[in-house]
Amino acid sequence: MSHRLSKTAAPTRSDAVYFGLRRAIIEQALLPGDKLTEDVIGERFGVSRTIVRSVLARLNAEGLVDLQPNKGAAIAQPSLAEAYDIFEARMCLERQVLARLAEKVTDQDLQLLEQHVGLEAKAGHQDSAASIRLAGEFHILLAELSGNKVLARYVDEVVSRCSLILAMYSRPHSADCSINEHHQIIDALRTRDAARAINAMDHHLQAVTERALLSSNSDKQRDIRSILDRYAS
Amino acid sequence: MSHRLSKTAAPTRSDAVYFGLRRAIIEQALLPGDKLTEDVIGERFGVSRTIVRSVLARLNAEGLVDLQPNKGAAIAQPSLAEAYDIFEARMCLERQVLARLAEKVTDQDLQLLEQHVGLEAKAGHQDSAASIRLAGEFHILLAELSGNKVLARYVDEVVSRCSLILAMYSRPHSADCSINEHHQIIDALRTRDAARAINAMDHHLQAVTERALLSSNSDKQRDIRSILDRYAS
DNA sequence: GTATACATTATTGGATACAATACTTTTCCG
DNA sequence: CGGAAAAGTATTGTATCCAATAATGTATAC
Repeated sequence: MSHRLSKTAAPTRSDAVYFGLRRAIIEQALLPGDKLTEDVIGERFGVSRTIVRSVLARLNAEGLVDLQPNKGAAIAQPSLAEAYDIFEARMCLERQVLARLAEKVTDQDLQLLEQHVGLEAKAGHQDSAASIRLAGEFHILLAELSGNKVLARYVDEVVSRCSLILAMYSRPHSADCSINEHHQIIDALRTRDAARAINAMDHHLQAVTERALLSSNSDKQRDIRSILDRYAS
Repeated sequence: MSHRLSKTAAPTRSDAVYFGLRRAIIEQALLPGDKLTEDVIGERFGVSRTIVRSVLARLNAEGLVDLQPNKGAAIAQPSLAEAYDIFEARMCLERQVLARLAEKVTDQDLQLLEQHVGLEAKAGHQDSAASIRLAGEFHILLAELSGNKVLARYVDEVVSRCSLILAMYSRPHSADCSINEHHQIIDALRTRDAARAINAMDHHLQAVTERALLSSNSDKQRDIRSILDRYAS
């Protein structure tokens, strides 16, 4: 999926914490506003604060956590204005991805995409957490297949941040509609029809955006210890 | 200009090192391939390795430095393939910026842009370092005026990385042509003509891209100590 | 003279310790 | 009681220390 490690670099312990936290955020196990105390995370993942700090800085750079000096880290709470900015950037980036893919997509690529949507269908209603994650990863996979590493990284980022936005402003995720729309995008790519693919993507993202209706989350302090344990494997 | 600190957050010592190094890279005082030893940087900036490490990680995330485990950091040396990816993403992002700006640009914005090109003209041929930096900052300013923080951050990143690309593959920077082309973009925005602005930008970036002809830099180890001193203020 | 094995040095990775700051609770006075 | 000041606690910021790894230099065998 995303963030595959390069061939030479062995996965470091820092990566384990990074991917663990990231997944917890994207699957909405950790919610916007949750406080991320360095000691707590370090303890759960079995590493020192040094590692945790670097991971938090990394997540902060990606916009997933908010980092205030002397106050610590918390899962980011994107405002509606930020949400709009993110959606605009995402639209712009994903269009470019599709334009590029329509030119160079291979049968193998298409097969991979189909396979991924298969996974989404499988997760379906049962595993809500995986369902949310897979829906995002479909877009990340598209970006990676485009072959442009820079676009891929940016798409990865905006898609992740969209998880946050949905967690803040949207009702529970429904898997079915995404799958349908993802199929339409694949179909358009199969015929190398960039315009149709982009159109399908526009409608898809529009649908996602519209699902975002203001609904403030309770902001009482949650204990994230038990949650972290599930992601520290 | 870019990376303005939020109102509440005081500039930390980490920021000082970050902006110092960043400027040294963008002004091409530090060149692609230069080794960045933690001790050396820490000594010059008067901070411990802890700070330096976090800064190097940040610059790595932005693609300005290469960071290999157990081997240390060096100014990134983007390959031609990466250069192409960066230019493609940059084109895509800056088009969106102009599309947005053409709708909402104010007279005050235009004045600010004119003023900036004035600075570029002033730096002119005399201060080559500042000239390079200012040419990039024009684009960053455009992105900031668009009002979309996400786009602004991404533009900032790709523009910075373009400095690296030019350092690797291009002949010395000529200020004049940039200024001329920047004026054309402002003119198009003044008439709210998005299409013409985008066209001007396309030609501008095309010109920059074409100036990038392969020319390997000598890769003997340089002593960066004296260079760092100039940026540690 | 070249190449390989070994010793030495330089540099990074990470944990810990201490200082600085923010947060919480208690105490004291009106 | 209510609120301000103060003491205590929790958490972050940074320097330093030690271990692990890579880079370098040296000697020895062929």
